[in-house]
Amino acid sequence: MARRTKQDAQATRDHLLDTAERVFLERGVSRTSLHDLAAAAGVTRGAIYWHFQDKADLFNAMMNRVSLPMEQALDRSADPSVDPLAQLRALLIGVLEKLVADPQVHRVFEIAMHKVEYVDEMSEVRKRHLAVRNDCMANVTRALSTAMEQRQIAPRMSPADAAIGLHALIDGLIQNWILDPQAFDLRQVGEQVLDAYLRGMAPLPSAIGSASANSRSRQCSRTP
Amino acid sequence: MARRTKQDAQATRDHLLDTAERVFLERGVSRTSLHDLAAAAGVTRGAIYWHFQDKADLFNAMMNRVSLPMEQALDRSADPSVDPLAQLRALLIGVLEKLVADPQVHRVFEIAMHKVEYVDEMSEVRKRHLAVRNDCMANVTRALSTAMEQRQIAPRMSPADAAIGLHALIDGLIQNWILDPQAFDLRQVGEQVLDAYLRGMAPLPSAIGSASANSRSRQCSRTP
DNA sequence: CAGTATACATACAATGATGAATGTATGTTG
DNA sequence: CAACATACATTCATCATTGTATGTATACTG
Repeated sequence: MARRTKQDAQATRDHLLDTAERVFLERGVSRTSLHDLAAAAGVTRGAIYWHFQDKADLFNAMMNRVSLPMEQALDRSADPSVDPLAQLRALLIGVLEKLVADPQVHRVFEIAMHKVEYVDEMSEVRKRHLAVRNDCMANVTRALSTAMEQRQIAPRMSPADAAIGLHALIDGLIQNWILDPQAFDLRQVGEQVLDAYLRGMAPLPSAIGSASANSRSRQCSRTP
Repeated sequence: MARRTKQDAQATRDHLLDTAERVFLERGVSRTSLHDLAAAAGVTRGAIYWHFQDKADLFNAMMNRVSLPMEQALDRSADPSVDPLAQLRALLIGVLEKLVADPQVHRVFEIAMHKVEYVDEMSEVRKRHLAVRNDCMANVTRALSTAMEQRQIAPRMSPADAAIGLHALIDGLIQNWILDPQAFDLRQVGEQVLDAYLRGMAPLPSAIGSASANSRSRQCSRTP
C-alpha cells in the first residue's frame, strides 16, 4: 500500500488507538506486542512506528484521548460563589455518570487500573496520574474551604483532609465498580454514599442557632 | 550445588518470595523474567522451577503470605453482639494501621495495585481479589445490619449499599495513600474521614427520643 | 553405610519480540 | 509534470524468555 490522504492517516491513527483499547483490555499492555496490535488493526507494525514512537507513546496517546477532555471539564466548572457543596456534589456525580454512560471511558479506566504496570516508561503515566489527582484535590479543597466559610460544613477537619476523604470515596467507588460493574449501580449507590459522607461533614443541627447561613447539605435532588 | 536440609529449602523458598516482592515492585511483574528473579535471589531458574510451577504460581504464593493472615484476622473478629459499629470502626482502622506499620503489606499491596496486569494467568488472582472483597463486604453488611437494628445507624440506605460505600472509602484511602504515602497520614486522616461517613449514617439527633439504644457513633478513641 | 529422593544447577531447543533498515506507491506542492 | 514528502509494508538480525531435560552433590532412610 502507499500514501493515503491526511484524513486517511488520521483515521488510521484513531483506529489504532481504538484497537489498542480493545486489545490492551483483553491481553494487558505488556503482553500485547506491537505485532498483535497491528494485526488486530489490520495493518503492520510499520504503520504503528510511523504514528507513534513506541508502545509507551501509543499508550499515552490513548490515555490522553479521555483524560484531557475530563481535565478540561473539571477546570471549566469552577464557580465557588453560590452553594459550593451542591456544585461539588453535582460535579462528582457527573463523573460517575460519565463513567457509566461512556464505554470508552470505562475501557480506558479499566486499562489504567488493572491492565498496566506502572514501571519504567509507564511510570511517567503514574506521575501524570498524580498530577491530575493533585489538581483535582486542589479544586475540591477549595470548594470545601468555601463551603466551610459559608457554614455548609463544620470545621471538624481541615478542608484538605475532607477533600482526601471525598476523593478516596469516589476513587474507591469507581475502583470497585470497575472490578465488578454488575455488583451495584454506580450512579445510584454513589449518590447515596456521597450524601452520607457530606451529611457527616455538615454542622450539627443541634447548633442551629449558632451558624448564620444554611445548615442543610441536602438540597441535593438535582442532576437526575 | 546440591541438596540442602529441609530448613534450607524453606529458607530458599522464603528468600525467593522476599526477592520477588522487591523485584516485582521495582520492575513490575510481567517485565521481570524468572532469570531476573533467580539472579536477584542468588540462585538459578532451576531453584524457582523446583519450588513453583511458574511465575503465576510464585506470585500467588507471594500474595497469600499477606492475604491469608489478613483474611483470618477479619474472620476471627466477628462478634456482632455489642456495639457493632465501634467494632467495625476499630477493625477498619486496624487495617489502615497494619498497612502503615508493616512494610511487607505495603509492598505487596503496591504490587497488586500498580505492578501487575490482571490478564491470563493473573486473572485468577483478580477472581480471588473479588472473592475476598465479597467476603469482606458480607461481613461489613452483616455488621451494618446489626447496627441498624440497634438504631446505631438510620435506615436511609440498605446495609449492603452502606457497606459498599464503607469499603469504597477504605479502598480509596488505601489506593491514594499507596499512590503517594507522603501526601497524608493514612491512620489519622483515615480515622477522621471514616468518622465523617459513619456520622452521616447516624440517625438524626433530632429524633433522639425515638430510638431505644445509643445513638452515639463516637465513643471511638480506642485502638491508638 | 548403601540407596534413594531431594534441592538445586546447567544445558538446550523453540519461540517470539524488538528496532532499524529498506522498499515503494501515492498524495501533494511548486 | 517533476520532485519530494508521506504513509505505510517488508525484511532482517539480535536478543530475551520459557519450559524441559538432564546432571549432580548431598541429606535422609532403612
